[in-house]
Amino acid sequence: MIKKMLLKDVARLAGVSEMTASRALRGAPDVSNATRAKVEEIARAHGYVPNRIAGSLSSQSVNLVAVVVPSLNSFVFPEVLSGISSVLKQSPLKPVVGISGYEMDEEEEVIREMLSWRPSGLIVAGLEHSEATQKMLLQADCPVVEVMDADGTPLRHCVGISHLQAGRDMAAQILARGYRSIGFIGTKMPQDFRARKRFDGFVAGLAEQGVALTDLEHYAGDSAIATGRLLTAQMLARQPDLDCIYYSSDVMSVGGYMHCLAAGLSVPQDVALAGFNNLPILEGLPLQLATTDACRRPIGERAAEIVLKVRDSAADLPLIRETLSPRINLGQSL
Amino acid sequence: MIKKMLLKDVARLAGVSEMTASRALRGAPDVSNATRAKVEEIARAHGYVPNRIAGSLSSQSVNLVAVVVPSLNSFVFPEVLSGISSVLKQSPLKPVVGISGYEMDEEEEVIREMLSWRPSGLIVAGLEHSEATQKMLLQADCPVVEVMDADGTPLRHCVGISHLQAGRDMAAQILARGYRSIGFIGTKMPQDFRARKRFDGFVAGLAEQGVALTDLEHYAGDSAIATGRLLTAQMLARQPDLDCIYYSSDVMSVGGYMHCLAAGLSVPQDVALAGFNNLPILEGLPLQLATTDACRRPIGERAAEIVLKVRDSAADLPLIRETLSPRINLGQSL
DNA sequence: TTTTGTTTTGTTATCGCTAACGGTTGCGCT
DNA sequence: AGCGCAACCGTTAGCGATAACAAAACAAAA
Repeated sequence: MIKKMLLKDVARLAGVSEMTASRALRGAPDVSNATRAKVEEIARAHGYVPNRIAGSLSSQSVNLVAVVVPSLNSFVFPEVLSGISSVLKQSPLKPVVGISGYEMDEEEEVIREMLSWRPSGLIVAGLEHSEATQKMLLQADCPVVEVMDADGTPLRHCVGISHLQAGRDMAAQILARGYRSIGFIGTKMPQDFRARKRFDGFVAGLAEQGVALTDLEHYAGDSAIATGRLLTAQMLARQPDLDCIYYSSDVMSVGGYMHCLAAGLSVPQDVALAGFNNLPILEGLPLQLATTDACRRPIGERAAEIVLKVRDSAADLPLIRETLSPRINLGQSL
Repeated sequence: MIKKMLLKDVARLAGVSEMTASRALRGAPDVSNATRAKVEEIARAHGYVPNRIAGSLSSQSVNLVAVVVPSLNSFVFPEVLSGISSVLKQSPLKPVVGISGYEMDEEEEVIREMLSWRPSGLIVAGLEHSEATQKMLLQADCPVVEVMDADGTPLRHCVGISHLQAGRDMAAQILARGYRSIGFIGTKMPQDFRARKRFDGFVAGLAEQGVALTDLEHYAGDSAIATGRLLTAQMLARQPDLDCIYYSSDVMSVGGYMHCLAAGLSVPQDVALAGFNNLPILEGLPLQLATTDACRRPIGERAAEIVLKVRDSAADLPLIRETLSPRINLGQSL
């Protein structure tokens, strides 16, 4: 293998024109079966890999959908991803993932990079973006779907849930069960807007019934079981009378539960726990922890469907805005 | 915004040639500060997003590194990813992830797709590939690094650990602690070659000391705590005398531990447990479970370093093959 | 002023592939 | 034979940027 095989090499070896070879390899019509077979045979034999850069430049179309999420470590976005993939599989489009790291500047850079490849669609988590990003999303000449969140003003299409409402609903459930000395443990706010909204909704929900948070703890960095366990231990040490803790993530509530197991506290008798997301790690625990299902997979699926639909329709479709309803799973910890 | 802004539009508005505008925007030298400022200003004002497809075709270079992993759900690959990202951040290269789903055919397709974008490097998990894939990897005119595994013959560069040895080492540890009635719970073999190697190494390690597996269970699909719990329950029901279980993944061993917690079994007195990977979910549990650290982050870092190094050096470097040594963490469960 | 050297800017020719359209062939029909 | 229609296949002209080279502008040296 001296030099990279080009389409013209394949064409020459097959004794046809470049154009015919191109058509044959793309499965385009107007090629006889004999010719197609010959071209394919030669391409395969020589390990020809088409240059999609050239192809896309020429055809002005890219079979990629950009997906920008804050992180892959959290267990939550892979599931959105898998919803997206499963829907795109019915089309020639493929998802490409970019990581924003919960940073607006990073997000801006990643989105600029993604858009510079002229994808067929862009799916981005969240409604909060830098000004430059907003401009890019508005000007992008491909379908853009903001996902996960419905509290705010989407720039284009949107599929998500109301985190404000999710927090409020969980507050209602907790109050309804008689808990009154309530703590909250969540991510460092400026970074994760959706966690902040849940927090705000939660506090508002408590306030509506005249209850205030007894204690509050924020942490930086990724959510981790160990962090949840540690912060829970600390909070319970500070506030021995606490009867319930709401966490911004299931990963954290599992950590809290681990503390309880280790400290011999019974849940929910000694302390009630509730998390958010309905992550797979909740399944299999000795006790089913309360959580809110964040509709991750459906959100991914809908977003992908919107991309496909908007792309296929010539006319400008009206903007699609969908708010899914998260379901609370009370489990056995409340 | 009627039509997509092109470089020539920016150039026209700035009163310079396309070439100068191109240079200015890329930060290339040979542009006066005044001109550069003007071009940048206009580009920003109009939200110009360069077309990297055209740029890459012309410059014959793509600032992307393809990373192909079996799954993102497993908690193990995100960490490899993050090792890769952290190293690439010092360069203009960016990682792009493709998912092979533990399927060789899918992997072939994903790699073909990736290579068709002519990336600056390709990092792929595992040493086992379809014939067509092998051919592609050998012919690819960019650095190729196979990662995670060192048992076998790499096609090009390689950074990994010996899973065979890891299994063998864990067997030695388990035997050294006096366990003799040992079970194994692992993924469906044909899919996950590394899990199979650990299994083979484990069985061989036991055999060396005249011990045979007492029981064995395979499951299909993703590893999950719930699955680990269920299979553990079943296995212990079948084999009440079992004194130790080795799992192909920490996710599963955590499930096993959850069963023990729920069933009131004490670990390791009633049954000892050991997993693999040293995943973050192990941290924070009431009991530290035995595991083997799979060096995920270092592997990602080294792979990225190799890509950078090989790319920068004009000459053909000799192939780099590195076998990292996984460290067993005995924890408190053996 | 002329010359030389250094910046800065412009021109031309691709990069590898495909859209659009034009041409050829073969066949059935009148 | 002559015509029309399909089915194939080839030619031409880009896609939007950049490499490589050429030219112009400007400054310093002679």
